[in-house]
Amino acid sequence: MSIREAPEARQGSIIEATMACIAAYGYAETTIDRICKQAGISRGLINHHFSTKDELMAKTYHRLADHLALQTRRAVQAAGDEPEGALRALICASFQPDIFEEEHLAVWLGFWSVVRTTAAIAETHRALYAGYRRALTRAFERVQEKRGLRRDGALAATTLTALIDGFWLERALDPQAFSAAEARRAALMVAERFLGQGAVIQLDS
Amino acid sequence: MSIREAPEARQGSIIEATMACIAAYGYAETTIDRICKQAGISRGLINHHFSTKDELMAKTYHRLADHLALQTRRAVQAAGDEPEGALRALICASFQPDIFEEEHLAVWLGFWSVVRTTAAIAETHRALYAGYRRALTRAFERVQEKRGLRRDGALAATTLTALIDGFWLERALDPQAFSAAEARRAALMVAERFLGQGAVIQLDS
DNA sequence: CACGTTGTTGAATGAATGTACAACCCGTAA
DNA sequence: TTACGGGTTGTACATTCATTCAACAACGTG
Repeated sequence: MSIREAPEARQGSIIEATMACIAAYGYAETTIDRICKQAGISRGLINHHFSTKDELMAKTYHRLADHLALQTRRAVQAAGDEPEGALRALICASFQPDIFEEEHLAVWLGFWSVVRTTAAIAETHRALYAGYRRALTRAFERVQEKRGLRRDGALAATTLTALIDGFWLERALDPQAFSAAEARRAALMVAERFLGQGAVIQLDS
Repeated sequence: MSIREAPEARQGSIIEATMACIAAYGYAETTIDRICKQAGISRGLINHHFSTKDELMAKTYHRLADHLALQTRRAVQAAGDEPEGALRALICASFQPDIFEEEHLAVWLGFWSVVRTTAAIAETHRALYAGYRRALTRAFERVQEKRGLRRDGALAATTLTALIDGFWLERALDPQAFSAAEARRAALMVAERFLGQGAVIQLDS
């Protein structure tokens, strides 16, 4: 028998075990049994903390989304007020070591595969992406405004969102195809494309 | 009882039904029963044509990949010998109406979610992507060579592959976020970025 | 027409999965 | 020390799923 733990701690470790299973087996083959074995607990305990498997999955995805949103917000705050720095931070956050990592991205892939069919996950996903796209649009437009360029942040934000998710997807499917540094560099190059001709964002570091 | 059909025709309709189910329910919730109902046949028939569900899934993905490869090859051949036209065709093929369509892309998403865990699908996937990346790299380098630019087709190909898959993913998850024309335009803009400063690829049409 | 081949059916089978439940154990407060 | 709340366990149950199989029907061949 595993040692008694506080509910939040236990729920946290169950959620982590769920992510590990999705990364290892994919969403379709993630079962209650496997999650329990991964977490080192009995089958009954999981239904004591989560009334149903769907609820566990929804909360797991929610935590995943919260973690990304928090890390991104932190990176932007650390970058300061300058428009270029904010935009750069918003993009580079998606390529941080603890984010742009194979196992972690495999979890994202697993949840993407059920966004279309699971209402609770779809809602979390919609909220996350709407927030990111809004922030990215504003970041682009702040830079464009500062430089006297025509404002078209929407297409730029759509394109960068797609590119980042595309790199995430490719890395989950084939981790050796490219490095995090290459992907980040390419993303910044693409961002430049929407900000006129000159070298716009600091690429180094 | 459904009318007797030739094996190839029946197998084809079963594969189509499988795709329809993956698009509608996702990979995880695609069952033999649902496929049979979708195809209008009995449960036993499916195991007469495909010895196992995994085999059916593998052949379905194979057909999906073949269709894309064929459509892409056709588009490139129709474009002629000019380097710019070939590159443009190679990119735009992914945004053709019968390819860049929500239901179709939902099927891709379903299979992506099991590439990591299903050997047969992983192999088909690897072969398809290796071929596309090679063709894209060569197409970029042909244009770069023609213009006396430094050849760095690899990063360009990686980036465009990610961008295209990213647009596919986003469209499967949120079909109303952008149009096919916007995505194609953005992809061509990004391609330009790897081909020097001027307007390089014809954007119109 | 007769017969073998094969596409087709529907029920049966066994394994796997999610959930419910009764019992157990530990910490804590009275 | 006792009683209680709640974290923890393992089994049991009902359901769902993939696969098997015996029987049937349609088509082609002699």
